[in-house]
Amino acid sequence: MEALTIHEAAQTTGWTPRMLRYIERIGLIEPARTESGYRHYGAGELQRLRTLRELLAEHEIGLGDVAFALRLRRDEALSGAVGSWLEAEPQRPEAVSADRWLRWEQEKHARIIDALTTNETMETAA
Amino acid sequence: MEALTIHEAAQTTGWTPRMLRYIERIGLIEPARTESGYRHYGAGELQRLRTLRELLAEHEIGLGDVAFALRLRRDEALSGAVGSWLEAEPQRPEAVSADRWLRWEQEKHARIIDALTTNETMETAA
DNA sequence: ACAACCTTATCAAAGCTGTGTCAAGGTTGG
DNA sequence: CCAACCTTGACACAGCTTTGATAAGGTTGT
Repeated sequence: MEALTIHEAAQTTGWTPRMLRYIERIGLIEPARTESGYRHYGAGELQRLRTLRELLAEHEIGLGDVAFALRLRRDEALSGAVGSWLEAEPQRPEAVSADRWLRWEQEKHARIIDALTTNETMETAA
Repeated sequence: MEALTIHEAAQTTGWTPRMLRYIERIGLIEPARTESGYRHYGAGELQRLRTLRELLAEHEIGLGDVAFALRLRRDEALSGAVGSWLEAEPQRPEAVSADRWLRWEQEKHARIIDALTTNETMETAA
């Protein structure tokens, strides 16, 4: 037999049945179901449950963190938004002084107006 | 003078001074300091503080999530580990497990296995 | 020199996470 | 048909996160 019940799966992976349901609830591992609704954990899921424990232990992260990483991977808009926010991070605070940034902003403003008034054939791709 | 104190920065960004210190503590925005230790928020930091609020509001995420995303981005080993764990995810539960549990069921009843073995040429179209 | 800021550190309350346990009810195999 | 599983749902509790308030003390500008 290839698929284990939740108690058996718990036993062989070191989790509790309660936690297997929780892990499923947050979207990390969703086992197949029998017709009557029983969870069935296959070899792949058992492996992933074991590696999940290692992952958490070795990197001091929580289930919620992994769930968020999964969400990042699935939600393109989210990962884009977070990514581009983080992108603006490489802080060299000394390098760009505040008033220099202000000046650059004003220049940009001027350039935009210029571009708009002289050349209106632009493909605004969002 | 272009850089704002913590109270001024809080005022113009909609955070509280307390939260600006917290945001710094979790590594998201670390403003420059004066010689005597006062935080100084420049235009760039103010901008990032405002976009941070939008980011949280629009995607229903928390500061801790963004902090984790930052950690992912900085810790190559971590992002590798999480990534490869998630990589093994794309299960199409329907495809495999349905007939698998059926087979398991029938094994238990010691019944017509022939029907399955002769009829196992199923298209796993995904 | 004083008011009005800033700093760090600490206590506290509200809320979320991770986990156990129990209850009411469906499935299953002998 | 009964014991031993399974299901979902709820209550509960420790511990962590998020946020505020407050204290003790340094800096600053007028």
